[in-house]
Amino acid sequence: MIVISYIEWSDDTIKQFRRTLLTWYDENKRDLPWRKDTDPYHVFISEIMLQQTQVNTVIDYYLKFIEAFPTVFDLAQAPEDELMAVWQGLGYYSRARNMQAAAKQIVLDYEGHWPKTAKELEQLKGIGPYTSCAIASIAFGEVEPAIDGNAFRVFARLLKIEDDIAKPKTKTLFYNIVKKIIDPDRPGDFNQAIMDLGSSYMKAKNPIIEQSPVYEFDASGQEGTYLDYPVKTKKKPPQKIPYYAFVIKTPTGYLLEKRPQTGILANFTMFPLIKKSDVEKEAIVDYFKANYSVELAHIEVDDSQKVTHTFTHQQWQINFVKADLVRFNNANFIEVNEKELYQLNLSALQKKMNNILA
DNA sequence: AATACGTGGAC
DNA sequence: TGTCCAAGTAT
Repeated sequence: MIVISYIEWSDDTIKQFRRTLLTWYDENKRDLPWRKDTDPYHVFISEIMLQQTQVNTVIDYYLKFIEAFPTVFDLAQAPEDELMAVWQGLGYYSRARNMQAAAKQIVLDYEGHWPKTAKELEQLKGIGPYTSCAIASIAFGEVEPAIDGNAFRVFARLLKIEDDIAKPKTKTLFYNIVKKIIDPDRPGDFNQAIMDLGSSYMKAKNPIIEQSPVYEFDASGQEGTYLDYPVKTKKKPPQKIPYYAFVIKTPTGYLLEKRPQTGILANFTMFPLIKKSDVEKEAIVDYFKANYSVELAHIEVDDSQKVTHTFTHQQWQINFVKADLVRFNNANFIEVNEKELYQLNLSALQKKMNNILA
């Protein structure tokens, strides 16, 4: 049996670590728009946006979002197209829908008053173990460690934790370890300090370990093995899938498809996309008529241009097919003119295709 | 437990 | 270009 072990700190070391970390944080914390106060709505919006998304990307979206929806009541009442207008381009679009569902829960179930514990917050849509602890600690001072990618990396390096962070079980181990280390007097600042540390001196690539304010506590740093941490099994590369995107001309513009309510790029209006493996070149007209009640003419497969769009788990390799619309009878398809094609709420992929055709 | 779910930046 | 990363959650 393999025994996986890690460095354990004495109570004294833990106290010194807290003091060192928070002293550094007080003098060097990043000036971010969501750090101007600890309003739970502000913390909530920023934490949802920051899921799997870099700080630099989030800043502009956050400012626009708070301007458009200043309170949880505004968000709860927002029309979906206005919500998506602000979110478009940020990715992971179910976050936006779940966020509004959570806002409705706050308004309807809690009369606008946020619950103050991680346990209650985790019951809200889109709020999981990390986000619930982040909001509870930052907005309400609950002593809960927020275990995100930064916390995994920072504590794996400091304590030489060998467990694979890709495994769900490992999150519990880190939670229990950090629960003993987190500062009970300043839990929100402690969590945010770990994140600032993890995105600067202890970032994943090109860290500056020797200059780190907590170098004296850094076991892997001192022995020069910090790049071995955290231990994480590799994900399999995205599956390559060839697609056709259909640029269907109508007398006044283009024919677009409203995508299904579930799955990738749900609800977005886009050029119809069909896997090449689902249709032979010669059978495209029949395919559209049989599956969509859309009649096409003047099919022209264009192999000269290719758009590649990589998602987390799929890479779409897209060629265009140009065609003219004869008629259609399908509520999931809509005609848009040239102007509307650029004004709709669009995914990054559709914008990429628009730019290539422009 | 394993997979679906976006995007843009860094090297 | 390929690969990995960035404040995860839902199923």
